[in-house]
Amino acid sequence: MQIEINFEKVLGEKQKDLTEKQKAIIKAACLLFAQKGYTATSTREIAQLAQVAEGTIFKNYATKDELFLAITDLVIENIIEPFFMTGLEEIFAQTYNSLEEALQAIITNRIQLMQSEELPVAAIKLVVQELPYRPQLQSKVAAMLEKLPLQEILKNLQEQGKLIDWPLDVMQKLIMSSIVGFLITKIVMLPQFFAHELPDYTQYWIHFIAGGLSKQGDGEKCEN
Amino acid sequence: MQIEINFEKVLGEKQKDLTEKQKAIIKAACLLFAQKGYTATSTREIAQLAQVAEGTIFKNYATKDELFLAITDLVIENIIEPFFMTGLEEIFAQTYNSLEEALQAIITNRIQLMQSEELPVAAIKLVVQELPYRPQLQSKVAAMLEKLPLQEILKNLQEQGKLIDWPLDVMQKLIMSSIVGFLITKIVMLPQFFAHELPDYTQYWIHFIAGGLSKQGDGEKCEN
DNA sequence: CCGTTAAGTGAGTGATTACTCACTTAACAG
DNA sequence: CTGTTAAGTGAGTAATCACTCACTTAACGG
Repeated sequence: MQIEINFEKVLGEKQKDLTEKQKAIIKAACLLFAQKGYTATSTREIAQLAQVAEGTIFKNYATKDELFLAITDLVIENIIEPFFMTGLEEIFAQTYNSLEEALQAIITNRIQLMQSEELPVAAIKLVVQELPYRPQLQSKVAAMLEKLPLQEILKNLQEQGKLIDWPLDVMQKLIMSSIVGFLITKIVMLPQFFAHELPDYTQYWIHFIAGGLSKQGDGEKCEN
Repeated sequence: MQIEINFEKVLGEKQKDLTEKQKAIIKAACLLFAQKGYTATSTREIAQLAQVAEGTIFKNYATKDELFLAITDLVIENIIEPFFMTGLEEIFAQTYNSLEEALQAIITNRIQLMQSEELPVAAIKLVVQELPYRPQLQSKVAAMLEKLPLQEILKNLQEQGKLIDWPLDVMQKLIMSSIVGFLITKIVMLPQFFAHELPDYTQYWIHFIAGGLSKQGDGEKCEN
């Protein structure tokens, strides 16, 4: 799992407001936080990698924590949220014949994004790795996932009778936790568990999420 | 997500070979590693919580890293592996009519385990949180997941025509990554995302994994 | 040419870090 | 009573940590 960064994307609109040294600090901090984690990277290391004096970091960020939080805000806003959101309206505008067709459109789009150098994997790593220790960060990410307009697509399919008759929020959580769990496991936790991954492995995965494995997956309701 | 520990289970068979102080060190280290992460917890803190001199730690472990690795070995062997393995033979011995029935048996069993105080959540957290920084730990966990005899159950079901005709290793990986991803997200990453979880939410989840959401999930093969 | 302001510098500071070592204590065999 | 061994101690150490501050540099308006 190589560490590469597409920084224009991480910085977003702030790109113009920052000096070259400020951008270098953010870039270096991103790389090191992703590689070694927050506590294990020192401000001295960041300064060295960015070719900047250590004091320069603290001219803009009062503490190391403030620097980290500034970076996570950038990553969530410019990387993670767009990753889930882009193209969702276009997909919503269309009418799909099945959940599988809809997910096919959504997920293959994202797989391509991941395989291209567009998506800064390090940026995602950096955020995910710190999630366990930062409830506020957890809330931010959870809120982002909950506001995705997936429910509207599901409702649409449900009204057409193409979808099982479960509560919309339950289905959204099932799908999102499945996708997020898969991504976290693959990118951050156990990359080599998916090392010998076929190109069409994702096809299996989409079908797995959309249609399940069971041959008699005939959509009977869930008894409880 | 409260932190509780069932220590007889973590220590396993080594319980007898260790003095009270040695056990206290492992217990304190577990709690602090889980709460704050490896780098953020100092040996001084561990000694204080264990009510032990700092030097006592280094009588048994040459370095802080050695202590951590000893603990992860204990957790993987005595907690994580049993979590996936226990009762799997009994389940394998029976013949299930569907994947859903098999998963129902396996997963409800584990949910009960999690809800009881039997499963030391902190022990799992401690390992998962360090996974991103330790490739060797990743390999250990991945190897453990791959050697699970899930494929035999799947083969059994496939021969009965109850299961879609995909490669066994692909299905094992799909199921395992789904379960592991779900657990990691729920326990370590985004606990509040699943905060208002119904008791029967797991029923939806089992059906989701086994049968999918699609009403026409009729088991057509995956084209690629 | 001067005055102001913002960006950047790097030696320095006190606190904290993982780890050491000379030492005490206690149990037990001969 | 003596000698040996293992368990445990805690003051001490060099290194590293996040952060500070007096300072330089450069750009720009009047």
